[in-house]
Amino acid sequence: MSHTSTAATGVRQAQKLKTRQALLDEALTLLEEQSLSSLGLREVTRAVGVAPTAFYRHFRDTADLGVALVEEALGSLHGTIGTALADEGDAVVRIDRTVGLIADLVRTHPAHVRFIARERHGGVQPVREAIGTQLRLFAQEVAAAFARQPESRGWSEEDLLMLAGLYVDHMVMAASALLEAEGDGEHARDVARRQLRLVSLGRQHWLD
Amino acid sequence: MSHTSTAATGVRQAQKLKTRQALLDEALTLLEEQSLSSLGLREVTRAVGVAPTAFYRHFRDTADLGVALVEEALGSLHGTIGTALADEGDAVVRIDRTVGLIADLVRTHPAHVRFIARERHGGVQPVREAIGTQLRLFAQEVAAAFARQPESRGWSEEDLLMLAGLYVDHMVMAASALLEAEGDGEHARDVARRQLRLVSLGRQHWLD
DNA sequence: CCATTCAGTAAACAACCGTTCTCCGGCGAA
DNA sequence: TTCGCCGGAGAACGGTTGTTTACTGAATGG
Repeated sequence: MSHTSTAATGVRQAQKLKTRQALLDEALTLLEEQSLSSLGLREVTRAVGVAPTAFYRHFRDTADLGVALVEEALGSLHGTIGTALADEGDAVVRIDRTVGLIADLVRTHPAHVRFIARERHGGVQPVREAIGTQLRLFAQEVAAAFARQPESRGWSEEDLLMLAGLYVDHMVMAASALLEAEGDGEHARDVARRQLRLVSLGRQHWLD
Repeated sequence: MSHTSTAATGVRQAQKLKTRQALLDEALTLLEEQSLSSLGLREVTRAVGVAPTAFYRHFRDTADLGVALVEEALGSLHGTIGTALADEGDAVVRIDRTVGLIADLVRTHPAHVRFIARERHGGVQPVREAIGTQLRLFAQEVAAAFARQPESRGWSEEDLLMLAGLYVDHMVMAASALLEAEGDGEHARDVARRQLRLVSLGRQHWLD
């Protein structure tokens, strides 16, 4: 009874992953009120309730932890965007769906969103690069989704990437604006929708 | 010979302003490789070559210094944008002029640009708010400049602000992209131009 | 000329930091 | 059952941090 599918239970490894996750969680909480470059190793372990030296069993330093946080925040998001932009619905419906997706993300994972917006231009180089790589990958996915739409007939690949970059940038901007907005952020959502609609209009008349 | 115009020489106050400026300059240099929330008071005074306690003669803490840096970076920029967007030239010329203005700003004041992009969503609340206020003010100026253009006939004030926000956001984005770009950043400038051109196209067809 | 203001100095404070080294004790495999 | 592995604990290190208190000496204004 110890060969469920791929690997054994691993009581040892399970506990290790549990502490690692606790470190990531507490770090993310602490990062709501400061930047990564000022986050202390001891600060995190104290919040978890573990010895400072235990930190080294999981991460080299706080920058390394930051890179892991980037993957946690953006890694599990890759299919989602294509789904919102793909097939069914006209332009307006797709935009509403996209903004709704962003609003959901902000509501369910506010700390992750704040972390990405904050560290995208932050003071820790490896984390900046990790976020840049992930967002560039997102832009490529968005461009691929655009390429499958009939509105993109005649578009060069360069222009598609340019448009996708515009989209990704403003999705991050809209998410950050929704974070700062008090209340339900209805006005912020409305502004984001109109901005995307304006971009969509520009897209329709690009080939003139 | 001591009544030139408004105030006396002020050897005393002149020296004070000189050290204050040195503190701001060295802080800005140190902030190229870290965020404000990790910038230490002693770190700055050491770089200037002054006692740590002298810091308190000019700023309450590093956050206060950060707010002063915001004003230094964005305060002396208010007329410039309206000039680039105003009167003469068609849409394409205005866009080229705007991107050129951003490129000049990045070339002449790279540290200021980096600071604004980094701390806009950074971990220090008063600085975040100061940047937010300044950028909102910029958006209002841009909206006012747009309102003076014939293309804006029939636009609501809300929509003008929405468009101006889109512009300001992407000017910051373009500036940051130019910073990260190696070489002369010709590709980054080209992308910024095409993105603004697409937004401009959407603007022309907004009232349909 | 003399009293006052005040930018900058010097020393000391407790608190905190990242990192190293040594040790413990339970899990995992033979 | 035995033995090696390894996640975590504990203590100690040299160094840095923000802040306070008391002091100096030159520019200032009557």
